[in-house]
Amino acid sequence: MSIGAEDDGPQPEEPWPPAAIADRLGFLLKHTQLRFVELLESALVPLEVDGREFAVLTLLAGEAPLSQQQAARRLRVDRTTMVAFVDGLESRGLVQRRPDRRDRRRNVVEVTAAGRESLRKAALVVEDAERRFLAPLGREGGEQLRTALRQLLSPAVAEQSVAD
Amino acid sequence: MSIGAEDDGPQPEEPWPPAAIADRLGFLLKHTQLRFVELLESALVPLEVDGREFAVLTLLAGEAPLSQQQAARRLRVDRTTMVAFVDGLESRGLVQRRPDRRDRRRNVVEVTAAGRESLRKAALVVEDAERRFLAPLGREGGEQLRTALRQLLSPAVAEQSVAD
DNA sequence: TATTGTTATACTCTATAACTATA
DNA sequence: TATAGTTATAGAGTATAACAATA
Repeated sequence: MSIGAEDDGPQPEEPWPPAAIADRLGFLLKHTQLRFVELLESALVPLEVDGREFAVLTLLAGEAPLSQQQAARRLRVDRTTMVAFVDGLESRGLVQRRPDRRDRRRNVVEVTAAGRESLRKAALVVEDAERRFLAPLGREGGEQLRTALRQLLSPAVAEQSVAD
Repeated sequence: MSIGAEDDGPQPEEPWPPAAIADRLGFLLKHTQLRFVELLESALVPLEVDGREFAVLTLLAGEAPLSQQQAARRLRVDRTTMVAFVDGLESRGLVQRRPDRRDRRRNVVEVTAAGRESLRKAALVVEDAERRFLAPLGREGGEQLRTALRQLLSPAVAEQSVAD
């Protein structure tokens, strides 16, 4: 623990975020996302679902019945990934596969009563985590951030950015 | 491609982002980050470095000489990950390991002249990518977003959030 | 011939454990 | 005894390829 014969002087204290990259958008987005996920997952530990499962449940409960691939496309995950999500949720009785009568290749995935109850509880935890995370920005700042991110994600923007 | 005997009616067009989760902060942060990384990496393809190497070079060039572990801690990556980064950059002559005279366990990692030149070119590409990505928010909106993200990442906030 | 769900497989990124040389 | 760098290894998370059932 002691310092050698030649002292380096006071340590520069490892500033964080490092000044040289603290303004790079990639760095800011990556670490903001990482930090929020940590906060969210630790808040969800006592519950039955994690953050990604919460998103799946929210999507499946919120719209007209969806097939696995429809859900996968809307969450921007691979269909093989969706198989694993539905496997996990179904094994805990939170969703149920039902063959689509009109197209028997498809499974319609329905959220069960237990699933809706888990979702309801998780939503409270998620909303609280978001509130705490955004608190430093004030109420207005938090909403501005959400609006800005939604703008960046809107499809029109996507086409335009890629097209350039 | 044709539709079966029983028509489902007009497809609901797979709205994106899906309304049910379009306001969830985790979803917004994740997909904004993903989309920016895609834009950035495709812009960096013609260059000698990718986005993560750009961050390493920027950090190493911007501050007093750093050891591998100091760099790793500041970028929040594992020291074993930093070994791989330095291996890759050194094999292309962009950085150079030099044993620290005062503590011979350490490698000081120096950016070479070639590394600084690659960094200079990459910085132009990165800044242009950021500008294009943030364009939909206007000049002021882009700066507001950066400021908000910086606020969420500042250490004081971290302690406070975790402590709650 | 194309699509849905599925499985097996591979690849990337990151983290853990153990080793060496230095302190 | 502890730390810096390294290697080998294992674990997420995700994507690709191939297959059966259905359209």
